[in-house]
Amino acid sequence: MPQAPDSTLDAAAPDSRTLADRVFTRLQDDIVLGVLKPGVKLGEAELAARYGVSRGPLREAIRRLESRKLLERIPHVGTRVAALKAADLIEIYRVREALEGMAARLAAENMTEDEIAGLWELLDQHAQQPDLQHDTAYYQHAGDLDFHYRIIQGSHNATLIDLLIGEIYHRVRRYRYQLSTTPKRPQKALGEHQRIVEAIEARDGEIAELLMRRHISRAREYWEARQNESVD
Amino acid sequence: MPQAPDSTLDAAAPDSRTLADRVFTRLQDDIVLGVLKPGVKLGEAELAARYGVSRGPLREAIRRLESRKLLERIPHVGTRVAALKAADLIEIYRVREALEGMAARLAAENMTEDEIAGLWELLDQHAQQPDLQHDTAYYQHAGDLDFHYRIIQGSHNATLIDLLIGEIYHRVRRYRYQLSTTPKRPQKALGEHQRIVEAIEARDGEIAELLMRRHISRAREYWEARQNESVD
DNA sequence: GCGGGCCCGATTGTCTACAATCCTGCTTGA
DNA sequence: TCAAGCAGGATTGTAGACAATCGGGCCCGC
Repeated sequence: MPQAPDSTLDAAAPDSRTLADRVFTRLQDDIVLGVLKPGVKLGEAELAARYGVSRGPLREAIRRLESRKLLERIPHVGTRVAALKAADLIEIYRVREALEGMAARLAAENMTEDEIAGLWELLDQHAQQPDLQHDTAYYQHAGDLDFHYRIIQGSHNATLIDLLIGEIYHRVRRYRYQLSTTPKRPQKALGEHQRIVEAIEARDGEIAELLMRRHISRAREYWEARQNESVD
Repeated sequence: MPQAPDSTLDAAAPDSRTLADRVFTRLQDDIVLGVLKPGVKLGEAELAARYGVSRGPLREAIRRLESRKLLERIPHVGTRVAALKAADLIEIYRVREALEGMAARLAAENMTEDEIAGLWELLDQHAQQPDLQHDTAYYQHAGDLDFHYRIIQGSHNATLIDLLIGEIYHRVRRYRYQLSTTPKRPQKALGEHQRIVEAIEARDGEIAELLMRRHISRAREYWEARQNESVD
């Protein structure tokens, strides 16, 4: 069963104990999924009513989303949803290249045999996806994310996991969901995934890192090529 | 003139417009510098009195410090200063290796000639430091940080800069200040710094990245070796 | 007609006070 | 001795009010 990544990709429980945490999650989802469109101004009173909370917890949530770069706030002026800039995505890919490369290296060193077996199962399921040729939803969205998600977890480095899952991935997800970005290379990507797992299985951290960096580099180059057709 | 890194290493202005921002900065400094010791429980009322603010802005500051992993909070129980674990430092070094390696690569590609000239000046000043042999304060603290700080800025990648300066470096600084960690290798480190700048000057991103990763790896290995003498 | 300065409205920032919720530790009883 | 329950304390959430600040529009003078 292709255990899909947590809908929020977040460590926080879905029904967190405090109101501020729940508002944080809901607001984040609304931003990532595009319910709240980039550049929209968010009044505090308006948001408080929207989520049925008072301004206290709401402001705590806003501060956290601001530090995740999903919201932009100007003191005494207001809060707005961060814009989606093509240049930012390129920058993020550089960071992913570095961090996920390291994650692949550490995964090769630290993953358990069970985790590696799970990776192979995951890739088998991807290979059997009927719509692999049509680059439709599953593979590019849940599937690709799920693969990278597992490699990151496999690093067994809590700091690294937290940075990637907690800080970086939500920004990437925004582009996936809102720009319907579907690089038309699912088969190629699947092959790259397979080679990465081979390196991990061989416990060859150096190669795993190299392959992962190349894998992400290619996605970045794809975007750099289209940067002219512009996003904003 | 060796423009020293901002005392807070933060983008936020020292006299930020809002109270919450100021409290955030002051509280962060108190944690990083060890005024508030690891593990200490922080009552909201107590802190509010300490900084002369009400609970509102204080809680916003706490949330942000929590997401930076400087505070640990358990809902309905309390907030305490995050512990300093040796294992965490090792994890952070892995992340630095990946991110600062990438920063060095991008610096080689993107730094201006003026920035590179500034780097050489900085290293010249370090070389002339009389107490270089005694590994005293300046070099290891401000100096080393300053060098890495400039390389990071030289990447000209805002996302990367923000992650390293905003999220990672404050955690590292805690260890420097509170454990009086003075690896006894300032001369060796200086030589490594010089070779990195040489690679950047030659616009050789690959070598710059490799050298920076090695440089940071060595620091990590130093810590791994002492992990037994334990920190906690 | 045009530019600059000023005032007003709206929003954000902050504080106080109080109610509600939850954790912790102790007491009590079997 | 152990477990269940209760009380105390602290934190969390809410409400209301006021102060501070910013932006936009209006008016005046040139």
